[in-house]
Amino acid sequence: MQSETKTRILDAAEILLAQNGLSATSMRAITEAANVNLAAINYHFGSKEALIHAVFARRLAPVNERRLAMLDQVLKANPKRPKIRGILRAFALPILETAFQPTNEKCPVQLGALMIRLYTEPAQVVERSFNEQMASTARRFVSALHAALPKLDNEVLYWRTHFCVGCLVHTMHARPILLAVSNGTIQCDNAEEALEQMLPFLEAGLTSASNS
Amino acid sequence: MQSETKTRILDAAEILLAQNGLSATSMRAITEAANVNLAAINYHFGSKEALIHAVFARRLAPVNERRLAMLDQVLKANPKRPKIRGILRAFALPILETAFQPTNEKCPVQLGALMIRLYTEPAQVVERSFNEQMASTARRFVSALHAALPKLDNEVLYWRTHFCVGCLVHTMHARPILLAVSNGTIQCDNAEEALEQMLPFLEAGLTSASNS
DNA sequence: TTTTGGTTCAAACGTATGTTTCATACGAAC
DNA sequence: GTTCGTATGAAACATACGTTTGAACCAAAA
Repeated sequence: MQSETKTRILDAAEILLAQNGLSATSMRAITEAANVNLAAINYHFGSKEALIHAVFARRLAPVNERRLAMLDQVLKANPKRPKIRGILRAFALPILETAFQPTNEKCPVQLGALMIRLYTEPAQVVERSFNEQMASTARRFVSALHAALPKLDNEVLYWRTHFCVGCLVHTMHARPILLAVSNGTIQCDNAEEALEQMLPFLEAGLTSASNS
Repeated sequence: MQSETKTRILDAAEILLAQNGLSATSMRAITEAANVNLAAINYHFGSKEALIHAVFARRLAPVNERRLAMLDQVLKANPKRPKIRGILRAFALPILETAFQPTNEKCPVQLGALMIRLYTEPAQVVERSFNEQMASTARRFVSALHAALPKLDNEVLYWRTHFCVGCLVHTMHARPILLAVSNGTIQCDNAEEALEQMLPFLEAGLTSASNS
């Protein structure tokens, strides 16, 4: 059975890591927020690094499971020429939903911020987390896109996949940015709304002529 | 006259901040790399925070100047209906060029990594740097896009601008990612090449029908 | 009741951080 | 040659960090 202390630490760490970044979040701050003794992190996880790894793993694992399940559906529907929109949706929806879902009732932190850390913090911890969690998933999605866009040059496909990921990552913290830029007129509070804006944009980009 | 010590500190800090992030870079590491006394940072800049601010300002200021100059050219050519491609190019090229240009000969660090820090590190330092440097520039580009895409809904325009920024930010550290994902087959070492891939993608996304 | 194994706790470990101090060195102005 | 403001230097400042320690706790097993 998962000890309650352990999940309390994970919950608190997740919020603080998302808010302040990896190296700027101290173990003392985490244990204080979790109402747990300082030594509990080293006792339950071994080190701060291992805790960070656990925080990411706990969130990314179910996301990638859902992604692959949705991708399977899309591939089953059209094995020869899967629908681009479906592939994009399978990749984006599961993680966008976690990004737009508040971590808990009293703290409106978006999990998107946590994923951004994973994507940009230079620590080796993060690289390891990312590789373990994402590598195989990414590979399957790229090959699905390849099947959906057979006439696209390989290099062009890589670039455009890269652009799609950029849009997605950036959209994971879209809410605060759009709210600020639009002077409060745009309030997006669910993943479907963001998807509705993003998918036509990405599909048009993916299918555009490359020499224009 | 700008003291030589000051620029040596800025050069060293820029590299280390890009490599390790803000809070993970110590003043001792910076002063050591710059061959300067530890107290020099507080003497010349006042604090570590002020130094970080100066590092970003030194790089972003000329970029935004170039951006606005290029945008003026585009608007002058077609005042009523400026070309989308030109607007995107004016926004992306100046910063992509700094991102793909090695900081100096003996350290191949990409400045893109530094900008990523600015975009994602949660410190107030970064927010202040960003707001001071970017706010007015961003506003001018959004209104230019509005003129170029008059029939686009305001909310949709904000979303799509957001996606474009996401692509751009993500492309600023495209080189290492693409190299890894493509197993070394894609080596992009100049901004023009990245632009050639990105601009058709973004323009297609911007002009796509929003309800499809 | 005693013993055990897992858990929590306060305290200290050694190290690293940003900042400050004060003495020294340098060069131009008088 | 002396003076003065700027710049550098070595050392110490107080604080914060991640980790370790060893005693205390406590339910379940013996």
